[in-house]
Amino acid sequence: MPVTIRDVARASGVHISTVSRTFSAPHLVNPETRVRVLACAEDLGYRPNRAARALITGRTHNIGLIIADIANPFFPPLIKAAESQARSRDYHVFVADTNEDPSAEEELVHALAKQVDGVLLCSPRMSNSLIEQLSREVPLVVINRQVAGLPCVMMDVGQGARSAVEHLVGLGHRRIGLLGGPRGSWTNREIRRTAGAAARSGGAELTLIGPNPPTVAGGGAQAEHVRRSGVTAVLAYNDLMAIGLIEGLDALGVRVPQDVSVVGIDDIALSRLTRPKLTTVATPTGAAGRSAVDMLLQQDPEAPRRGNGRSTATGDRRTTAQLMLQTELVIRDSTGPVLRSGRPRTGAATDGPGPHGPADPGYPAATPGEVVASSAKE
Amino acid sequence: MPVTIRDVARASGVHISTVSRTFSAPHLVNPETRVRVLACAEDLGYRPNRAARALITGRTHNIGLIIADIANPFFPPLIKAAESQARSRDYHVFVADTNEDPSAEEELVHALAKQVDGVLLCSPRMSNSLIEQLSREVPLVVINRQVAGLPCVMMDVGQGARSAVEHLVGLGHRRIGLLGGPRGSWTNREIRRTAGAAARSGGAELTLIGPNPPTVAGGGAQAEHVRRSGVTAVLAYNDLMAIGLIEGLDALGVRVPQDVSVVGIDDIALSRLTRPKLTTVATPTGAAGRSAVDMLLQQDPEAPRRGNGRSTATGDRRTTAQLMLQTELVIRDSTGPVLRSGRPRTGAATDGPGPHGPADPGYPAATPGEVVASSAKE
DNA sequence: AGTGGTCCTGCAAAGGTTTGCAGTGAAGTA
DNA sequence: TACTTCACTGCAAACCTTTGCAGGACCACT
Repeated sequence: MPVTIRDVARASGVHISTVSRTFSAPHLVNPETRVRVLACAEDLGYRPNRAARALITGRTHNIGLIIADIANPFFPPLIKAAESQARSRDYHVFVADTNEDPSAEEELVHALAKQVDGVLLCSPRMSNSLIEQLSREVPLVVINRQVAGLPCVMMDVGQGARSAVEHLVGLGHRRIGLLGGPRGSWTNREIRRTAGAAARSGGAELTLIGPNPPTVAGGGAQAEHVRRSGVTAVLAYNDLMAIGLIEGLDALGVRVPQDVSVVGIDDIALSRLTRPKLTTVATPTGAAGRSAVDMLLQQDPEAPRRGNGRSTATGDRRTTAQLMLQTELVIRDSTGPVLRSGRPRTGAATDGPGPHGPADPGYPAATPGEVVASSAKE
Repeated sequence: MPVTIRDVARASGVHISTVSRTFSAPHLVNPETRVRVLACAEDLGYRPNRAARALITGRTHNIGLIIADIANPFFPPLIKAAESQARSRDYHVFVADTNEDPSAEEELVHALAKQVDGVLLCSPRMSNSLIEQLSREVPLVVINRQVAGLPCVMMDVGQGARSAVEHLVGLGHRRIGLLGGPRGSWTNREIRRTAGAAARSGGAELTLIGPNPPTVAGGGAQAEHVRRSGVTAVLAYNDLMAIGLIEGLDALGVRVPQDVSVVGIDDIALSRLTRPKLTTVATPTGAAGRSAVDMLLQQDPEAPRRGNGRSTATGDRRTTAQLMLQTELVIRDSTGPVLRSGRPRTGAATDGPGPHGPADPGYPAATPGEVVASSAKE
C-alpha cells in the first residue's frame, strides 16, 4: 500500500538507484531526469522510508531529549527550542521524562541509544561517571552539568547566584538562607559554592536549607523553617521553590519583601505573573536547547560507514566544546532592603512600600525589570 | 561495532531466527535455549535494532504528538502523561510544536507519517476535512476536537463554560464578556456556543471579545477593551488569557474581583499561584494524554502483514470511540458578587473584600477550592 | 582514428530483523 | 513396528534504501 522508491522508479522509467540519488545526491543525476523523477514522486506522494535509510546509513535523523520533569515550567521552552532547531535540520526529537529519577535516566539512554543519533541529557541527576560510561554507547550532549571530556551546555548559574547574593548584601541582608534543590544536581552544587563564596566576601552568613524537591510544594514546605531560621533573605534553587516559599510565608503572615526577601533562579514565565513579581536569575533556556542540538549535530559529521568506523568512534574524540551561557539577575519586587528594626515578623500591618510600585525604594536604584548584574563567559 | 542478533546467535550457538524468536515469540523456543540466549544477549548488551524491525513488521513503535505550543503550560502535563503511558507500552514519542500554525500541522503529519504508528493531534487548528484527509495517511487520534468518524478525546469544556456562566449569573452578573481564543479552535467554538446558551437562559448578555492569541499577552491586550465594554465579568478562553487580563486590568486600576470578575479555563498549575487565585474550569489534561495513547494503540491491533493488509487498512474502520472527559468548575478568588452601585470602575480604593479571605462572601457558599459544579459524560 | 575524460545510469550487495516453510528428532498412538 | 503428532530449530526471502563499481554515451583533443 505505501508507495516506495520502486513505484517512483517504475513510474518515471528509471532504476531505483537513480531515484535514490535524486533525493540524496541530486548533483549526480541529469537535470531532466531529476525533474521527471521529482514530479513522479510528488505525484505519488512518495516519502522515503527513514527506517530503511537508517538501516543502511546508520543515521536515524532522530535525537533523544531526556528531561527531569516536563511539567516543570523551566523545561518546556528548552524542549520547544530544541525541537524547532532539530526540525530545521531535518531531525526529529524523542522526548522522555524521568520524573527526577536517576535510574530512569540510565534506562532511557539505553532504550533510546539504538534509535537515535545522539541524546541530549538535560539536568541529569545521575553521577558523572555513569554519564561518561553512557557516552560510550551513544553520542551525548549534557545540559546543565559539566562533565570533563563531554560536550556540555551550561548556564552560568554560579555567576547568577553570586549576583543575587551581592544584590541581597547590598540591600543590607546579612543572614541569608539558601533553599537547596535536589540531590545530584550540578546546578545545585554550583549555586551552593558560589553563593557561599559571595556571602563570605560580603560579610554575610549563608545557611543551607535542603535538599528539597524542586517544586512549589518543595519550597512551600520550608516556609516555617525559613521563618524560624531568622534569615532576612532567601535565595532559592529555582523559581518554583521561590514561589512556593512566598506562598508559604504569606500563609504564615510573613510578608515578602518587607519581612523576608526572596530570589529565584530561572526566570520562568510564571515569575513575572506572581505577586510580588519575582526577583530572579534569568537563564537562557531556549538558547541552551538550540546550542545543545547544534553541538550534537556537528560532532560525528560523517555517517558511520559500512566497515568499522572505529577510528572515529573511539579514537579522536571530536570537539568536546563546553558552552557556558550567560545569566542575568532580574530585579523585580520580591526583594527589598532589610528593615533596621530587628525582625518585624509579626508586622503584617507594616506600612512599608507594598510590592507594587514602591514609592522610594531606598536602595541603590534598580528599576524593576532592569538588569543590574550580568555575567558572560564563553 | 554495535552488537547485532548475529553476535548473540554466534555466542549462544543457535541460528539468528531462534534469537529473534526468543524476543518476539518466547513460547516458540525451548526454555533451556531461551535462558542461554537471554544470558548471551544480556552479556553482550544486545538491543534489537528497531529500524530493522520496523522495516519488516511495518510497526515502528513510535508515535507522534503534535502540539500547538509546548511552552503553553496547558500542554506539558498532557505531554508528560502521554509519554509515560506510551513508554509503559514500549512506545516512544516524537514531540513536535506547530507554533499555532495550521499549515505547520499538516506538514508535520506528513513528515511523521512514515516513521510512526500513529499521531496524536492535539488541539488542531486546521479544518476538519483536512484532518479527515490526513487520517487516511496515518492513524490519528484527535485531542480537543470532535471529528466525525475519527477517534477523539475531548474535555467537556462546554459544560465547564456553562457552569462558569451560571456561577457568574448566580453572583448577579448580567453583562458578561467572553474573551475568545484562536481561530480554528474547536474548544473556542464549544465555549462560545454553550456560554451563549447559558447566558441567554440566565437572562444575561454575552459579548464576544476576540479572537485572540491564547497567551498572557493576548489577554492583557484586551484589558482596555474589557474596561470600556462595561461588562462586570469575563470568561476567558484559557487561564493564560485570564491571567493576562487580570494583569492588564490591574494596570488600569480595575480590581479583580471587586470591579470585574474573571474566570479562566484549564486550571493550569499557575492559576493557583496568582493573586487573586483564579476561578477556572479544570480540564483533565493528564487523563486526556493517557487516553489518547490508549485509543491510538488499541486500534490496528495486528501488524500490517506482507501481503496487502488492505482489508484492515481501508475496509472496516475500527472502533472510532469518542471520549468526553469531565471538567470541573473550581471557584477561587477571581470571581465575586457584582456590586449594586453601577460600575465603580474608578474605585481603586474600594474597601470591598480583598482577594484574600473575603470575610463574608455574600453569595452562595463556595469555599475557595471547592468544586461547585461538575459535568460527566462518557 | 584513437585516447582519455566526463556525465549519467544501472547493477547488486548490504544493513538487521522477522517469519513462512520445511526439516529434525522424540514422543505418543494404533 | 509404523504412523502421526508435537516441539523445536534452521533456512532463506523479504522489508526499503544507499552506494561502490562498472559500463555506456558522448565530447574534445591529439
